[in-house]
Amino acid sequence: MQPKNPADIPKAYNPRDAEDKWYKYWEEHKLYHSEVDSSKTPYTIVIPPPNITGILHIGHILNNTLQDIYIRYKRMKGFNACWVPGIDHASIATESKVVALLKEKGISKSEITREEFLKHCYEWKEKYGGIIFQQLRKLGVSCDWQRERFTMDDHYYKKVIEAFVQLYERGFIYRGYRMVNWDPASKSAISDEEVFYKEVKGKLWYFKYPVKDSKEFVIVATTRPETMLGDTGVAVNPEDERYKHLIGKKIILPIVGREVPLFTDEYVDKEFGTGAVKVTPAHDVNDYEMGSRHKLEFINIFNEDATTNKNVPEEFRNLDRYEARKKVVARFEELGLLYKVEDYTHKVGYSQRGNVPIEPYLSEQWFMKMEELSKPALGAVLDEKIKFHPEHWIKTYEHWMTNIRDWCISRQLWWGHRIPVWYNKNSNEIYCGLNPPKDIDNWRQDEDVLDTWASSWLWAQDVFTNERDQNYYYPTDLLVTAPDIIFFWVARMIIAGMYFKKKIPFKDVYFTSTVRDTQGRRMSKSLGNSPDPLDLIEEYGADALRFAIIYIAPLGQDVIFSSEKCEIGRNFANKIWNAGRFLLMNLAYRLPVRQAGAQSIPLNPSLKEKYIDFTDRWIISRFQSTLKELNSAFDKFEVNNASKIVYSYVWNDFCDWYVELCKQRLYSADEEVKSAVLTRAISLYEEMLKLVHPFMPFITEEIWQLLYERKNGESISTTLFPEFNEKLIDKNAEEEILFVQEVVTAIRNIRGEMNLPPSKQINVFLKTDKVTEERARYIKSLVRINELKVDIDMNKPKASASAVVKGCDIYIPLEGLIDLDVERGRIKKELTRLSSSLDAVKKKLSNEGFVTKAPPEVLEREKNKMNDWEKTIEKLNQILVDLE
RNA sequence: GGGUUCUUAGCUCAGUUGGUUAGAGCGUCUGCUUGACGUGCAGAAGGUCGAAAGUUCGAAUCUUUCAGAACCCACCA
Repeated sequence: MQPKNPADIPKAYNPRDAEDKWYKYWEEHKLYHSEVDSSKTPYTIVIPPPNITGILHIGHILNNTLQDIYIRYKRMKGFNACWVPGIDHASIATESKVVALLKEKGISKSEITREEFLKHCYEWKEKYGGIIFQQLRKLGVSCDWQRERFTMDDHYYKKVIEAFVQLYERGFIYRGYRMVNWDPASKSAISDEEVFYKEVKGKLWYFKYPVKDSKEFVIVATTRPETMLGDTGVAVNPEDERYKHLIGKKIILPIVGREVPLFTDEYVDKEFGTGAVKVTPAHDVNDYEMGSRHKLEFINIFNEDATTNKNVPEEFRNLDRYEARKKVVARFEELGLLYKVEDYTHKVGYSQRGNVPIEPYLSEQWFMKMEELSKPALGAVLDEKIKFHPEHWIKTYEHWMTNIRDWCISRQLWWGHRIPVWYNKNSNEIYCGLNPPKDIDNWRQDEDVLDTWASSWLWAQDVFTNERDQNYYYPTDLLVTAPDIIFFWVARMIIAGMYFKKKIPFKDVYFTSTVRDTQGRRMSKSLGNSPDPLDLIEEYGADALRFAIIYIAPLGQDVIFSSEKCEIGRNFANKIWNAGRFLLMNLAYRLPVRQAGAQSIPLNPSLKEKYIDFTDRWIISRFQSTLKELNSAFDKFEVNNASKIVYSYVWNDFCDWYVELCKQRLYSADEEVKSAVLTRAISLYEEMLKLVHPFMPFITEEIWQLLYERKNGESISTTLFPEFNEKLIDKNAEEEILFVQEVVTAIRNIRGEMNLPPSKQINVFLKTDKVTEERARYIKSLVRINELKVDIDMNKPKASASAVVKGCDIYIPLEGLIDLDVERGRIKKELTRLSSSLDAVKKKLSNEGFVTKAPPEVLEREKNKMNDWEKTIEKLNQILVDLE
């Protein structure tokens, strides 16, 4: 890299110049490619694979920034960092998109063969599957692109099938005719987890069912009138006196004319509705249970698309379920059997993908027995072999795992991993295996594919395609994911890891926050409240976006995001940029001779030790404390806190104080001092950049490359993170600076409140023996004053403003400038504040209980406080008297 | 119905095992063309920590009750 002429460094950081350039550089030099290296400890993350239908949204930004921060941090800590990217075929989501696309072209899925359809799917994948990774590159993610995987890669496909075969052979997978959640849109079963419940304003219809051989009616209430066409019974509670005389009698089902029994079941709630329930065993989960208990007939009245089938009276056939509903209600009305209709709000299960109400539906499906499989997986989390962050998700996980039900893993779709089961055409024989049976002509393969999650549950283990890699990188270290897929994915990956590998799949799981808009609503496409991350990157820069979202995203809580929040990051980037710019502008050897003015200073590391003072020791000490806090925050997965630690060090310590303190010496006459100060400042700045780098990779790389001559292929991202060194913590220097800061702030405060602009020359007198000449020089340069006089024996000059800091009296003579009323007001205000504090501490110290029970150091501290304040109050009172 | 989380400055949030005068960012007000930065600098205002009771020498922090918000799970026809 050619060093840049500092005169050319723009006043504001321009992300567009830096970002694409450095990403290309990193990728070209394969800086983030990892190979097995037994001399290094691996640190592995597998990306939650985005759907091939997915495009980048704000949630991805949070999730991937977090992963990148950890992978960059660990890489710099000397680990063999490996972040495996990849993509999920997303069976049902992709299939429904492809079906829709084909429909636009006038092609119906039912008209084409399975092979043709899959061809369209692969075309889709080629076209759209890579987009999200191009977008993620904009964010600066340091993935190992040589390891990019896809859940339908040959290797991965085989592993998914192997897992099925193994579980089948060991009896964990079975086929059964069961009631499942049926999605009429995709005409497939879905798992319980893919159903979400929406509150719907509906009606409750009350129907009169005639009792056979009687003039009585039994009134039943229902939210789904059309299902009455499949009713095969009416149930009441055995304790219900109202119906006791009718038990055992038959009901004549209106419209249909079927005779169905009236029976009793504990399930029925006497209090709800009329206390009588129509029972449709084939179309309701609870009715299914009752139907089984009482051996009722199961009549399926729907086709796969939830239209009515041949099992209903002819005039009701081939109707959409809502059409059928209207017609049934109308008929009841005609028959005079509609008792009443009430408004009723209830929850209806919807399919996550199709967004249509699901239908409880009886069909032949494949299931996985979960109870036994889930036990080791629950143990791994309860024993903290796998740690959740935040921890409270353990309870949610435990609840699900202990109430786990069998998993419906078959889907009536084509896009995905086809179930490796063949049925003999000539017998009842079933074959399950990795390879098709040899006499394939005699066999017919199961048409179904596996639930997407029954493939991605192997992600953590099978993205590694050979033994050597797997043994080295697995178990992975960290999984960063959204809590809404804790059951879908996290739990099942743990189950798979514990079962197939006998090892946990990852050590830590970080559950990200939900990103919401300023009104607290979830970011969503349909609401249009989700800013496009690419626009944000364009406007503010990737670093700004990364930093901002981390800065506002506390562990375990929702994030309230809006575009303007990126200003935090942009301003921070600019601050870092300008601190670097300032240092570079002082650097001589980069400047052409004609521009090398009085401020140009050569670097000379050998002088650093010779010229070191308390300000240097202070910033070095602060850097070390920052480093310690930062490491600890990372260890605890408090990334948001980590960002604040870095932010405050850079802005408050380094820029606001250290750079300002350095100016005094940088503008001095001594060339050696200047050289020493700049050399140190630049080296501290470089170390600081490393702390920032995991959060803001682009800007830190850009400036790092400008600081010194760098070789081609060198990068800040592959340098070592600073090591914490306890010995460099310097409490004395910190106390000295604190004193200087307080004096400076007190003087500035007086200036502000007395309305004295910096252009107005003032003098400051300090009555103290605590201010050495060295300190005085710094104080003077920081408050821009004319003369600073220090003397323990001085008298307060007349007509001056005053303050007291740690026993040091500060006087600012303001003959002719001072408004004595304002000054008295200031002092009185300070006195009031201090007196109330003093009263509180005195009260504490006169409390017998406190004095005897409080720990000695607390007692000591309170006593010191009291003494300090008493002295200060005394001095301020004297000052007040002098002002009269 | 069961569970989880939250309630601290106008807004968004920190606040470790109870112990300095409860902090930060944004916003607000005042001043500033200070040889890095106005995407900046300096200063200031602003909070009875959701309510009540309790434990304690001491509570934003622990306990209980109550009020409110969000989310997850189950689910009544």
